[in-house]
Amino acid sequence: METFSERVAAWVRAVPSGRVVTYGQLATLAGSPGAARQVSGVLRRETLRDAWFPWHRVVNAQGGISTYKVGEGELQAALLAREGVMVVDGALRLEVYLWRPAEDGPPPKPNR
DNA sequence: AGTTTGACTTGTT
DNA sequence: TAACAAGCCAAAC
Repeated sequence: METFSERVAAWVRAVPSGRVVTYGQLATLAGSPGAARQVSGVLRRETLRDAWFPWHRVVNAQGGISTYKVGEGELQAALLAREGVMVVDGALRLEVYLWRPAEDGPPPKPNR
């Protein structure tokens, strides 16, 4: 059985450059609505395992940067800017950048 | 095996 | 609009 963490990681890797997803959205996609907090743990672990893991494409439900360290927030904003995502005052417009899996490409795990 | 912990979310003040 | 509180659930201890 595939773990929650693995499913979350797969979905994050599926997010196209220039788009973002929220913690809660990932939890739901991975099959556990409400496990948004746990998603952060997955990002931390995956980032250690894979330096190129696109953790920066994950933001909170308000479109804000939620990194646990102040300095990391700056990094995330910079990485997003490099992909064309404009971050203003630590936040971005979800109505512009939020990725909706169905409209763009097949999910890594065609749910169900 | 029970407890603690969060890079979250949502509702209430 | 901003601050606070409670709920949430998989992982790590």
